[in-house]
Order: sequence, then C-alpha cells, then structure tokens
Amino acid sequence: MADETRQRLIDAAGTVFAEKGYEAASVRDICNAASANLAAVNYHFGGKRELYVTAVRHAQCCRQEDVPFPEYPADMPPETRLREFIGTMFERMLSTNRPRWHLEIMLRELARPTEACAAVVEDYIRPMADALRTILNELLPDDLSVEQRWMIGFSTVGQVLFYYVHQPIIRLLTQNPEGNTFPLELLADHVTRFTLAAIGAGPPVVSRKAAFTAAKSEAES
Amino acid sequence: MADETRQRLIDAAGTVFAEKGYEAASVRDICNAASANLAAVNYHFGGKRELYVTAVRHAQCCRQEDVPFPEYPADMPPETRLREFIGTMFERMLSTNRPRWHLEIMLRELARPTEACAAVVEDYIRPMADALRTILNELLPDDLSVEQRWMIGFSTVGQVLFYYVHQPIIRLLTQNPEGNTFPLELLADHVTRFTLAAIGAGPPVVSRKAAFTAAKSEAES
Amino acid sequence: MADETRQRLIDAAGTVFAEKGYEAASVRDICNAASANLAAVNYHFGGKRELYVTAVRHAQCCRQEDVPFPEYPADMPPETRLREFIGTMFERMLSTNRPRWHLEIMLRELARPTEACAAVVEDYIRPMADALRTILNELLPDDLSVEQRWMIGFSTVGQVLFYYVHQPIIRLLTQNPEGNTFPLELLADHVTRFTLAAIGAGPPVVSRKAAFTAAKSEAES
Amino acid sequence: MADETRQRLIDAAGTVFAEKGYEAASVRDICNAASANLAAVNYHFGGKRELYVTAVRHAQCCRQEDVPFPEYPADMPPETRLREFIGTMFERMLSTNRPRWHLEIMLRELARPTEACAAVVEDYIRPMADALRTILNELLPDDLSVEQRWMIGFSTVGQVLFYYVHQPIIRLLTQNPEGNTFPLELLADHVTRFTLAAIGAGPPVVSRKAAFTAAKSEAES
DNA sequence: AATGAATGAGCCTTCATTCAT
DNA sequence: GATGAATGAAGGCTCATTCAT
Repeated sequence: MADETRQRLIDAAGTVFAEKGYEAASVRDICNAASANLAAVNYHFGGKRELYVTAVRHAQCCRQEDVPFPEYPADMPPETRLREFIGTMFERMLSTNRPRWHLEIMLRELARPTEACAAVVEDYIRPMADALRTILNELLPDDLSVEQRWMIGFSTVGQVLFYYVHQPIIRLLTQNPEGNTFPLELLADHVTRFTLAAIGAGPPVVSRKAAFTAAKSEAES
Repeated sequence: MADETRQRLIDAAGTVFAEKGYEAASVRDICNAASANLAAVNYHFGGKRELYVTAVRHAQCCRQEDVPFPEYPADMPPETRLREFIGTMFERMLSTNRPRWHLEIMLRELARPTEACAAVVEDYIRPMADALRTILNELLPDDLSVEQRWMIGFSTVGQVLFYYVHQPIIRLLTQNPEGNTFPLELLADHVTRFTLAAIGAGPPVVSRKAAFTAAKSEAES
Repeated sequence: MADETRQRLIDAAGTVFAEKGYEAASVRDICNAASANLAAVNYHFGGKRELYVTAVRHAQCCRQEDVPFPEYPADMPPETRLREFIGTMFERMLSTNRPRWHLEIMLRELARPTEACAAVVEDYIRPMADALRTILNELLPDDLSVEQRWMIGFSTVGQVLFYYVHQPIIRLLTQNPEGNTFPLELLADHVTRFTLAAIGAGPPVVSRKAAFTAAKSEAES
Repeated sequence: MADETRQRLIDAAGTVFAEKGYEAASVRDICNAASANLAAVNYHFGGKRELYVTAVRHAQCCRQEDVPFPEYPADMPPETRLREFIGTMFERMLSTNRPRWHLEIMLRELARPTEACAAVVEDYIRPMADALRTILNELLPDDLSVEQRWMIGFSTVGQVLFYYVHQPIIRLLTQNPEGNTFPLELLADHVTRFTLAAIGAGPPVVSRKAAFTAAKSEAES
C-alpha cells in the first residue's frame, strides 16, 4: 500500500507538472489526482521539489524503456542506422501511444533546467548523443574538429526537436490547428535525407539540379 | 512621469518573467525591481496577466527594431541572402548587446503558448517565415509540395533555434559551463552550409568525399 | 459644472449606497456611475464617509418634498387624519414612482445607525412622530402615560414599516416572489382599522362577533 | 480540537458579522477574535461567504433551542396562547441572556437577504408564522380571505419586530440612550391587547371610552 | 478648479508545510 | 505508518486616499 500510494503520487505528479509546469502545479491538485492525503507528498518525498525531481527521474527511466534505441546489426550501413535513430527520436517525442508527460516534463526540464536537469542529461541525453556521434563518425571524415562534430550533431537533433518544442508555432504557421501536421515517417525520412545530404552522404532532398549546381557551373566556367 | 513608471514596470516585468517564468514571478518582485508601488501593476495594466502580455508585445517590438532584417540588394545571390538571414537570427538570439529578456520571454511564450502567443507568431514569426520562404524559393525547384517547403524551412530554423532553446543542454554536454560555446559567425556559417548542401545548393559541410559518395559508387558499380 | 458634478455624484452615491450598503459600495463604482473623476469624491466631499452622509441628508430632503404630509383641514376627524397619515407613509415607502434609493438609504441608516442617523431622526422621523402623536392624542384619553402613548405609536408605525423592511420575508412566506403582494390602499385601510380598533376608536377589522365577545359573554354568564 | 476551533470560529464570526455586517467584517478580525489562524476560515469553511452562511444557520438553530415555543395545553384559550407567543417572540429578540448576535445576524439577513435567507425563512420563520396562524385562526371568523389573515398576522409580528429592528430610533426618539426602554412583559402585554382588540377579541388597550365610541354614538344619534 | 498618476494599507485566498495523533 | 487539523507566509488584487500638476 505504501509503495502503491507512492507510485500513484509520482504518476499524478508527472501529469500535473507536465501540464502546468512546476510553479503552477499545486500539491493539492497532485494529491487529489492521486487520491492521496494532502500530507502524503511531504511524507513520502519530503516536499514538492523532491517529488518533482523524483517524477522527472521516473519519466526518463520509463521513456527509455518505452522506445528503446534499437540494437543495430553490425553490418547495417550508417545511413540506415541514422534513419533508425531519427525515427526513434520522433517516435519518442511525437508518438501518442504513451502518456505524454514523460517527455513533456523532461523537455520542460531541458529548456529551463533545474537541479534535476544534470541527471537527465547524463542518464538520458548523453547516451543518445553518444549513439548519434557513433553513427555520424562513420559517415564523417576523421580529420573533423570536435566543434564541427558537435555542430553537425546539433544540426541533426535540432531539426527533430524543433517539431516537438515548437509544435504550437508550427500549428499556427501552417494554420493547421489540430493534430500532428506531418506523419512521423515523412518527417524522419526528411530529416535523415536533409542531414545525409548536408554532410555529403546522400543526395539533396530536392531532386532537381538546384541553384548550387548552376552556381558552381557558373563559377567553373 | 506617467509613462516612465509604466516603462520601468514593463522592463522589470520582462526581466523577472523571463528569468522565472510567469507563475514563479511575483508582482511584488516586479514592483520592487521597478521601484514602483505594488498597486502600480494593477493601475497601469489591470493585472499580472495583462502586464505579461504587454511585456511580451514590447519585447517583440524592440527585438525587431534592434536587429532588423537587412534589405537585400536586388542582385544579391540567394545563398548570400540565406547566410544573412541565418546570421541575423543568431544575432537576434544570442547577441548579448541587448537585454536577454526580450528574446527569452518570447521563446518561453512560443514553447508554452499563452494568449500572447498568437500575436507573437503573426507579428514576429510569420514575417521571418515569409522572408525565409522567399529566399528558399529561389533556391528550390518549383515543383515542390507545400509540405516539403515547410519541412525544409523548419529544418533550417530548427538548427538555429536549437542553439538558443537548448543552450543548457549544450553547455552540459560539451562540459563548457559558461558562455556561448561557439562564436556566432561560426554557427551561422555552419548552418548556412549545412542547409545549402542539404538542398543541393552548396557543397557538403565536410570536405572529404563522405559515405554517400562511396555508397553511390557502390550502387553504381 | 462644479455643482453639476457634485449633484451627479450625490445621485450616483445614493443609488449605489442604497443598493449595496456603505461598505460594499466603492467610490470607483460611484464615480463611474456619475461619469466623474475618481478623485472627485475626495475633492468635493472630503471622503467616502462624508459623501454618504451628504447623500443621506439629500435623500431625506427629497423624500419630504416628494410625498409631503398633507395639511389637514381643522375639522377633519382624527380617524380620517390617521388614515391619511398611514396612507402617506405607505406611499412614501412602497410607491414606485420615485427612485427607491431615497428611502432605502434612510431605512438602512435607521436599522444600523451611523453618524448620519441622528440627523435623520431629528429632521425626518421626529416630525412624523409628532404628527402621529398629535393625531393619536385626539383619539386617546388624557390620562395615558407617556410610555403607553409611545407604545401605541410604535404599534402603529411598526405595522407599516414591517411591509417595507421585511418585504423579502413577505415574498418568501406568501410565495409571491414578485411585486408588492398587497395594494397600497388595502394595506393602509387595514392598518388604520386595525389601529383604530385596538384603541377603541373603531370597529374590529373582522366583522363577525369574535372570540372576545363570546369569551366575555361566557365570563359574564 | 478540530470541532473546537470550528466552533470558536463560528461564534467569533457571528459576533463580528452581527456587529459590522458582512462586508465590513474582515476574516482577520474574526480569526483574531477566535484566536485562530488566518487560514483556518478557508480550511474549515472554504471561504468568508460560507462561514457567514454557517454562522447564520447556527444562529437559527441555537435560537430555536434557547427559547422554544411552549407546548400549549389543549384547553388553553387562544388569547392566552397569543400572549405566550408574543412573549416568546419578545424574549427571543430582546432577552439579553444569550449572545445578541444569534438574532442580530438573522434579522440582518431578513432585512437584506442573501443566499442564507431562504433557509432561515423556511426553518425558522415559517414555523413561527404557522404557529401564529393556528392561534389566530381560533380567534378569527372562518370566512376571512387569505390576504386578510396574512395582514392580521403581519400587523401582529410587525409590532413586535419594530422594537427590535428600530431599537436605535426608539432610543433616539424617546431620548433614552441606553437599555431597553420598556420591560419585556409590558411590551408583550401591550401588543397582545392591541392585537386582540383590533380583531375584536379583547377590550381596547385604553380603558376610557375613546373616540370611536363617541363617533359611533354620534352616528347612531 | 479639477484630474490623472501613484500610494500604502488592507482585503480574501492559496500555498507548501508541520504537527499531534 | 499515515493522516486530518492547523499554520504562517505569500499570493494577486481592490480600496480610499493623496499629490503634483
């Protein structure tokens, strides 16, 4: 019963924190949502802040289990692995199968970090970053500087995250007030091709010979 | 004196709201920061919420004046104009000349929209989106679907925004706890080249013939 | 213009005070209702309290002018004059011709007296009491004590006031939620006859030989 | 301890509300008077308004228990029962044995009804009205209209209530600034006799043959 | 003479927390 | 171990009032 209440509290906290943010969420709401006593939060966790940290930690654990990064076969080409990686990221973020709050609360944390942030980065983000770096290293020349590698990685995940973090703007801009504007697979394909082309590991995202070719030709002539 | 207090209040509100977020910011703090009376907020704006909206509106006005988009000469090639556009975005976001809160408060708004969001999008974001689209249209073939155009645009600005929104993660990941890890010009160059290469309008960001070439060769053989 | 604003302020104050009571009425509401500046109340009257007193004073003046007590012809029998007196009281109170607040504000004052009360009693109530006493004195024997005279007077006006002060209860009790349950003339007739009968100056309000007669007869037999 | 604080709060609220009225009474005052925490009101009652309603409800319960209407013996003549009824009313209202606020708060409610009023009327007033009607029915002929019965009842209780509601005027008029001007028993006797005489169920309140008799004689002659 | 700006005190309410049981 | 009662601090807001113009 003890752990049961504790767990209900964490789940409720996640939902409420994710929806309203840390400050606007009240322990009353959380306890009501968890059908728990008002004092239970302080009893089980010591306070609101600690409950928040616990909820964030819990979220990241769950998220990792939910949509784990695939184990790539040794012979899978890096382009395909990049596609898998990006596809998994999108799925983690935009998939509506699982409770949204697991991700929401983490991204909230990442955009406006609190004491729980460092742990999230180390336990959740850095593994992802490492996985991406491993893939990219296979696609990139060896003589790149560390900064360049970071920037290429950021350009990659920046594209993905944009669709999550700025979903509201996308909806307003495209005047598509409901639902995910673009199918997940389409997005994953696009970002993969965009990235591969940018690093010279694939064809441009647009089929026609574009301005660059023309410009280069001009310069050559 | 009338407008003076009002303005001091807006500035203080911006700072505090940007730093703590809407909920955690207290009218008392704002009034103290503005050396104004506690009741001044209600007198001048009608309430906390209205002050917030006013501050957001003010931020977007200022930001537009601070770092206006340049008027491009008619004969400037679109590649250069894209570089200018991205450079201006980075400057707007990461430049430390002006009070940070102007941008902070807007991005906060865009990630977690309130009633002030729609106005920001229409007045501030959409013009930027239009400017970008105009540039990209010159670089892209005519037969692209609307969705593809949006996605390419999002891939472009997504890279830029990542450096602002996820600054905390970048610092933690690169273990560079202070300052902007990368010089603005470097970032702008990178994103421009990344984007141009992705749409076939420029060379890859990495000089060496990368995996793609190899893969293509394999495929050709 | 000065006096004009002043007068508008008094009228608005009367309405608002009558409707909400002294505490619940705000100078803001009053100034808005009077289309006057927020500071006008303090400028013209010195403060909220003084405005209230002024409004009460004004109300009592107007009320007296509105429905003045008639000048009785010398030969009018006291029974008729009592009927006139009671009729005038009812008219003053329940007549809907004039703005209600003139009376409302005064009765509010009388039930829960403030500093304005004494003036109202002396200028408005006492003359009425004197008029009533004069009438009753003609109907009553000379050897009555002062207390008895007061009590008879109170029994008379108590009946009248009940219909005003406790109008809400009357509506609830008689389950007649709207309007004045009884016509003014009917009420005035009833109270007059009730009073006259009580002091032995008229027949009982009920025609039939009632219990008293029977009881007396029994006692006599 | 739980109910203890609650009760102290109700008592204090009653006193303060009765003295100052709903608006002018502050939760702070009430909590201080009850030696309770400022937040206790919201904790126990949910808010100021609810505390007020609770206090009114409590007042009416207590008042009924304090001075219950007597059970009349079957053979008690209706005149005596009327006297008992009026005496009880006066006792309920003017008796100084019990805290004044029980009644004050109820009469405040009845003169200026809020949401608590309907309950007071149904639970407290209507039983009294029924009791009075039962008594009067025995004294009145059967062919009276409903309106006439109501008016006679109102004339009766109007006399009684006048002494309570308009106590301040009575003191000012009779220039007797302190205490109850008239002994309760005297008042009850007076009102009873006044009423009985009015409905022809008793002798006039004044012994001497009054104007009516004279007038009647004149008319007869 | 009259007003827009500003003030400080006070309002009710909600908060996270603590404590006795 | 777990909870209902109670707390003190702080919240946003409205108030009547004052002041400089």
